[in-house]
Amino acid sequence: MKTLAALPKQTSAPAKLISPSTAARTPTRIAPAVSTESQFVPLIHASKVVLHLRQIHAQILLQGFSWSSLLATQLVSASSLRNAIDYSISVFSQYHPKNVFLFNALIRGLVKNARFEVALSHFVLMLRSDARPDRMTYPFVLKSTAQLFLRRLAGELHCMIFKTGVELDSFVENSLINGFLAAGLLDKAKAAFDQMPEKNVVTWTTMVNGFSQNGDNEKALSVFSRMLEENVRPNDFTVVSALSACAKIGAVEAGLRIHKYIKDNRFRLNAAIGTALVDMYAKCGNIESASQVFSETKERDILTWSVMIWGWALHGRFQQAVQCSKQMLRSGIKPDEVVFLALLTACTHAGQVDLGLNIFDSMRLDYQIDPSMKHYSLIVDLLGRAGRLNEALKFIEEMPINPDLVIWGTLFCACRAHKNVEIAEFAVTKLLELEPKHPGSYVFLSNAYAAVGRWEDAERVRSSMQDKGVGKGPGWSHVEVDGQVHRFVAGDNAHHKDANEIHQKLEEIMSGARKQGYMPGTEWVLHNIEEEEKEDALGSHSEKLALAFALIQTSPKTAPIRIVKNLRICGDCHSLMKYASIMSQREIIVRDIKRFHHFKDGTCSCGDYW
DNA sequence: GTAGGGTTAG
Repeated sequence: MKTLAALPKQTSAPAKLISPSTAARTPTRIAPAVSTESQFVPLIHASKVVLHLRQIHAQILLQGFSWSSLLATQLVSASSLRNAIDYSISVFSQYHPKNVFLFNALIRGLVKNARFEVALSHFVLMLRSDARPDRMTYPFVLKSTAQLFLRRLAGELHCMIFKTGVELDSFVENSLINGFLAAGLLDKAKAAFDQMPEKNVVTWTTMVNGFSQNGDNEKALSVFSRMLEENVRPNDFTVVSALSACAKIGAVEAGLRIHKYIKDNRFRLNAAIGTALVDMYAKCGNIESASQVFSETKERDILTWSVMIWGWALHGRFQQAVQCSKQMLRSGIKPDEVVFLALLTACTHAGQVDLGLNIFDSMRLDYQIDPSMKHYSLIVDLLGRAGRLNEALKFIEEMPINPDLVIWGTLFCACRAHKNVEIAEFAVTKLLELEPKHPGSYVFLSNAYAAVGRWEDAERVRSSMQDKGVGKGPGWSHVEVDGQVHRFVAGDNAHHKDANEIHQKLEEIMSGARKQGYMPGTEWVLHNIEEEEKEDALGSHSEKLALAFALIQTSPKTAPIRIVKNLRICGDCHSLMKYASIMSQREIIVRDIKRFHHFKDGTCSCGDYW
């Protein structure tokens, strides 16, 4: 065994600026004898744990090598990759002067450890120092701005790169595009993309993903198609992004094509691709295919399980959701907070109150997961729907975090459904207290005012909502016909080329339904938050337009009609869909913001409980 | 003369 005594004598100037207290206490025998500083580099690379790095650090000092920026950089880099970012920062702060390598190593390490603000603050330090950022610096800085959605900074970095003449390589350019997309600067992203001479697979993937993140999933899918036309080979990242775009808008035909592409091109069904496929099928209403792909996916991580459990929950398949989570436990994966959200959602939709409460307790006691506001609001919903309002109130009062507007709103809706004026009024008072802090939740508040007869206040809230432009946005529905996604907006089909025909068809459906007992009207539902505006003629709700369009465009014996809606389906549309499923003898699948409704032979899979 | 890199799913 080599010891320090066997190592060569000091040959260079003593170490500077390292305090021994930061080095390990027993710096013996870690490394073989070395005679030059560069020989430490492979030792640093080979170190598996931070303790070894600390020992090497100490040995460098004891041997009296000049403490070079090379070694400092290597230590910063190696420790940041071994989850010891605080040690990286301490090494960084001890070495002077700091050059571009050292800054880059630290910024990279901070980004890898998701410390984006700190990364940016070190970038600012860098600008104030003598070290000039180079083409290695910008990708990480841009990643930080992207993660933090910093709009202005993305533009400023763009200018800085041009002003300082940093070499533009594909890494810098792709990062710039991603920075623009993350900041919502679609035009800038598109301009940068269009003028890029050599777009690689990452460039294309960034665009697909970026459009999808910005809610323009149709555009994301068209970019993906263009990429194939230009013979750029997608990689795993690309197909996952494209599948995610399909999932968001329920584009099952596009999703099927991508699945076929994956099979034809022999992509390995790894956890990422398997998960994306399961998610796509589940969110497109095809839960059986989701389940099929899930069983074919042998490599599963927690995301794979959680999208499957979510899928069952969304489709109201409570038993399978529970089954699936048990199977997950048996396979040795511990549930996280999202899995619990999925399970609690499944309980809520199935009216399984006591089981839901047990699951909630188990989450805290058996898995040490602190419930988030979302978990709490699911429990309030669970109790509230079942009419256990006093329990719900008690539960809220005992919550360890301050209940937000959603919590009180959920309680309020439950009270209204179960006609408990007393607790409803209490919930409204709480909503009022919270009003100034929640500019985004005016609809809720306005409903609350209306419910207690304060019409002027209701109107005031509604108009201030319009002034501030924080409206919930128009309700829309999608329906896919022959792989094309068609979007309908509530009360506005005038611009559609088939407007007359759609209107006629809708009339036909409604009069047919009336003969069978359909009563137009705002049927009572538990939650009418985010329903489309009542004052819109019911006949023009976007899902009805989509239904009429799909009935015109597709032949009777084909696949189910799948409609995706951005808000909750209203009671009237829900009722009409049931009649429409009888008259057309078609299966109609509606995905609203909360769950799936499978209408068949006059009934809905949600059992009218939603 | 110079160590180091960008995109994905609930």
